[in-house]
Amino acid sequence: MDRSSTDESTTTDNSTLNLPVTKSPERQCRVGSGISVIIDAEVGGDAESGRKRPSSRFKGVVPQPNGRWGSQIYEKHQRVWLGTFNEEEEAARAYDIAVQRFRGGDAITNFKPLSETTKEDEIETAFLNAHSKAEIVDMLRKHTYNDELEQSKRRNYGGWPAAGIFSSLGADRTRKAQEQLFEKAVTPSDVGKLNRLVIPKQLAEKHFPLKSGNNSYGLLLNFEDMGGKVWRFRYSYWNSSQSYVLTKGWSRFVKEKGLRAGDIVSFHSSTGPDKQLYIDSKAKNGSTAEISNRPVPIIRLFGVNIFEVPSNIGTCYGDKRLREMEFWTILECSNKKQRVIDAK
DNA sequence: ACCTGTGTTGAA
DNA sequence: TCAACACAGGTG
Repeated sequence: MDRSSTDESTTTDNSTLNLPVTKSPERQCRVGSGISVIIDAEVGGDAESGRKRPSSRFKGVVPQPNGRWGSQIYEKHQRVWLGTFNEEEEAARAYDIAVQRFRGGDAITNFKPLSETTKEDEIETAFLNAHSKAEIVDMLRKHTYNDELEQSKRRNYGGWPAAGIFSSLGADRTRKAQEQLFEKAVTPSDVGKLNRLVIPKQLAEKHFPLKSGNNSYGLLLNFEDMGGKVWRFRYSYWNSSQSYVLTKGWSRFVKEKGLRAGDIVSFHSSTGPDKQLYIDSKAKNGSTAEISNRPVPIIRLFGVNIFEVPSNIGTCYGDKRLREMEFWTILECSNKKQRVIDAK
């Protein structure tokens, strides 16, 4: 019960300390320059001379007996464990992330202090603040922080004009600038049982050129939708009807998006060198959201449960009062099941 | 048998 | 607050 003080109310109190700018981010930031050579000692690092306490040069990092590195941060007289890592720097980064979530942007870090000047850092700061401390800690312990961050970037800044929360800031393009290639209002047959979308010839040849003339019987194209989901369609030219079509995979898209005749599908491409393709859909005279909110029997995931945490709650606590449950407690519970992921 | 993360303590 | 040290329990 004593853990109840770990809630989020402490976001601004850091300012009371108001550390004058004495912070010296340089203190331990040398890693890149000279020192990094000797870190070869890895798992089983006791090969040197029996058991040595390396005593990390990074804040918040503690050596583990097996040569790995633990990361921890303190709050309210209590240690918050941030996980164990193979590399000392990984552990240090974990601490950095945690300390910036716990104590704000001007906390002392091992590496970069996440400046507000960089767009990337701005985004990461927003990401940090959008998650509870416990969630961040959970990500660190599971080594999923970077993935989650990237995922979030894709969702919010993927370049979809209407998707980014921050689009009003004109701050998009962070990730990948993209341009619209073309749109098409789907015909009844495009959304029927034919499992194909006809792409007007001129648009097809302009934007999706088929290599080596025509003979290629299909080219698999990947398109990412607004949710970050990747759709793979077979793209080919039908001599019989002299038309370019998306076939295999198309009906699934129609079904999941609830596309109806008259709706608009639009194709986009990143302007970068990678030429990532994107697809979006919107209702005839409505928004994207309207489509996905239609009473279409939603996505079947074959029983796979995407949300791990709730499932773990159930596992650990049965049906006991979940509402009062503190996330820290949940953390303790779930970690024990997730350690498996760490193996590397 | 091995490893992680906690208990604990003294120093900063 | 912090890290060193020791080790109880969990994990494979």
